Amino acid sequence: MSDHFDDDPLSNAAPADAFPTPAQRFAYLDGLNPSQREAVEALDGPVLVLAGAGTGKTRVLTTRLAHLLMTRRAAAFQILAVTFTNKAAREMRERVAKLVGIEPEGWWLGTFHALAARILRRHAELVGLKSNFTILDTDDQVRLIKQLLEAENVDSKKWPARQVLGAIERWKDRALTPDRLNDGDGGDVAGGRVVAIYRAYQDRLRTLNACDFGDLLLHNITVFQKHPDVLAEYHRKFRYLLVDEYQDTNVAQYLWLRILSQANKNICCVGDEDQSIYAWRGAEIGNILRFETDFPGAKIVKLEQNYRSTGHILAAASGLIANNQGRLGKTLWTQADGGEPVRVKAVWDGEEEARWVGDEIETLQRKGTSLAQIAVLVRAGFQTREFEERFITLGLPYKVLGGPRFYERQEIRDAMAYFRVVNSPDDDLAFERIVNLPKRGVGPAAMQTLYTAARARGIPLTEAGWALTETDELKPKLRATLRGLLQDFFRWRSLMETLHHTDLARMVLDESGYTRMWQEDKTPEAPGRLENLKELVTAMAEFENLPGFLEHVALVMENAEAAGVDQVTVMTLHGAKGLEFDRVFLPGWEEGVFPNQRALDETGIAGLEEERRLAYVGLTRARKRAYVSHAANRRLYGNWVSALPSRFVDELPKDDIETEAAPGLFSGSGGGAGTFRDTAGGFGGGFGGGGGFQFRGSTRQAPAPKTITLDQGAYAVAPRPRPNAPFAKGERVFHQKFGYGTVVAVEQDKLEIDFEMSGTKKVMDSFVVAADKAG
DNA sequence: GCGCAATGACTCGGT
DNA sequence: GTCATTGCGC
Repeated sequence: MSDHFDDDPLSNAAPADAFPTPAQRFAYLDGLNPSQREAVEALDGPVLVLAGAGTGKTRVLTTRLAHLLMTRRAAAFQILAVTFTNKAAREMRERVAKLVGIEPEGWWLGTFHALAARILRRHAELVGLKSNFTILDTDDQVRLIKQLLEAENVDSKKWPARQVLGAIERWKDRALTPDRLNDGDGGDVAGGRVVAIYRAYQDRLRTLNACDFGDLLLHNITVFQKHPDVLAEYHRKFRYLLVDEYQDTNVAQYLWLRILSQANKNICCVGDEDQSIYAWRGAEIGNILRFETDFPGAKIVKLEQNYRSTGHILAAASGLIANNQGRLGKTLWTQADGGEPVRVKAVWDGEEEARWVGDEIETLQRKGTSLAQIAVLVRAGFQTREFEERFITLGLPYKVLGGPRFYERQEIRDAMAYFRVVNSPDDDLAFERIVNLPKRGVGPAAMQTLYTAARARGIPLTEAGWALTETDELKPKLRATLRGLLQDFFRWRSLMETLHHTDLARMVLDESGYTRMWQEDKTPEAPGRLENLKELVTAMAEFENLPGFLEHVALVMENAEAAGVDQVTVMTLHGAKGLEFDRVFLPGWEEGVFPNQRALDETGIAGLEEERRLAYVGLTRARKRAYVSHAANRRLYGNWVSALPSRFVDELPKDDIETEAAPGLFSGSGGGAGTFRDTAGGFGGGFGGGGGFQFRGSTRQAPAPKTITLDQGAYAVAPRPRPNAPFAKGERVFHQKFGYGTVVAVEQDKLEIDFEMSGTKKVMDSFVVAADKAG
């Protein structure tokens, strides 16, 4: 890691003035439209680029960066370029490198958190941390809060740690440190003691030499505010700031940007208020709406020419979003044709909806559309299920994005905890996690003794552990175990200098007994976990050393994407932001589902507008066609519920949609809304104030009129009992439709099988038999 | 210290 | 309906 900025050769040197070259010289400017070009060339002073969906935002961002470099307005290390996700940062890095021809060295391009961490490591002592501080993951945070709740005697049933943590994080988003709060703030969360818990939490973090994600930003701000000399250093350094997705910034991020830009004022923010969908996570749409006030003299550039979608899609999306109040207002237009109108389909229930989507996709596939160009975008995670099941019966290759992530898996977190203790014996949270994993007989009682000893003297747990091996507070056997473990850690730590970190990692996992624990585990997941551990060690090889790897994992918790396979993408609308597909299916457009009832209940109009922006994001993902659907009946949490079409359906301009209803159903829009009810004679009255939902008596099955399809033969009607499963990875199996194949992955009752004749598919295990039992 | 039953929750989720 | 977490009993 060569980012000490003292290494930057020209940190304080003035860059050569932009040489007066005819603009034509910069070939990368050629393909830009006038407003894009304006956004690229407005280099000085505050600039807000309002980039509508599909208007070439990334291109503008990357070209602007390239332009700064090529005109010598700034060297790479004098530009601060901020994104929200690592993916966005990577993309920007690659595209600029392409434009400029080389990978610019020593530049500061990354996520808010990565950049803030980099800065904080240099000044940690100014906020009472050491420069090797740990960055906590969510798991650590929750465990810490749990401990504090217990200490405060808060009913953990009534106030789950997650919720308390949520409250604290929202405060941090708004840059509200405990000293800026009053004891009464936070209402009755945690029995009215949230602020006290927050304070205790911050104290614990400091003694643990740790910080959470919010702290990275807040500590930066504190450093800047209290140490003008440090701030001046960064003011000299960063001549130009560039910010992506500005509509998603929270107050802390805004303050951070404002402080850093206040000397040079060269800050360019790119965003789209119509795509602000993260208020629940602390984003302040007000930041972008207020830009001109916050940064006086700001230049505003609107990018309004859309290069992605057809006229109908754009018109439908624009008509919808026009119902929102808080907007700066952009008018997207396109040179493309109208294309096909948005399809709006009314169906009887969720099952039929999934069947319809599946059929449409198969039709598209037959006509030559690549499955990779098709997406199903749902409001909430649980909605993916019906589609998965349908696609599995159809044998349609698909992937669900947004599942549990690699670094969030239990075994990976455990292994990481071992590495963390090796790297820093003071990491109590990591130590706690693995002292008794595998079981070593160090139970709660022993831990209590450890805690007491540690707290009494204000020392880390490992140190307290050493002390306890000298006394007889613990039983001899326990004492020996503890000493053994601590000696192991000491030995591993001493090998950090000499042994390659991947070898060390392997050694730690083996010698600690952690690997053996899973080898001896008989549950079906165990082999997969061992596999993951191997993958983890392999992944470490790419990093210079152990600390480098730990930093990476703390800041880059992402999923690897399986590329190159032709499959349908199923994911949430939130996950789809920034992506595009030829064909986009938008199911579940029903009151209560979308807009989501809870969003409506909890945040009223603001919530509704955010839901509408989400719908806007969904529609604008489509290049060629969007398919909206809504069901009259839906099974939610085990109950059948009848639903009204989403108000968003009615907000789509009639000229840009094509409405169709399944046989037996009235058309979805216009007079349709009321007619969905009572088809099966249930009582249609509202229930429990729940928006669009009405519970239908005690029906346990879907109300009657539905078409039974026979295309799945006996399977659909009579699912077989679970056979001799579980199947193991590598096992050879037989499937009625797809023939012989090898199991490549097992996920509960779903198998991923590489079929000899028909490629890799996901299949329910009940459809498969072991190859030797087939025929 | 482990395993099962009862009990809730149940929108979105990066760093 | 399903998952996860908790608490109790062996």
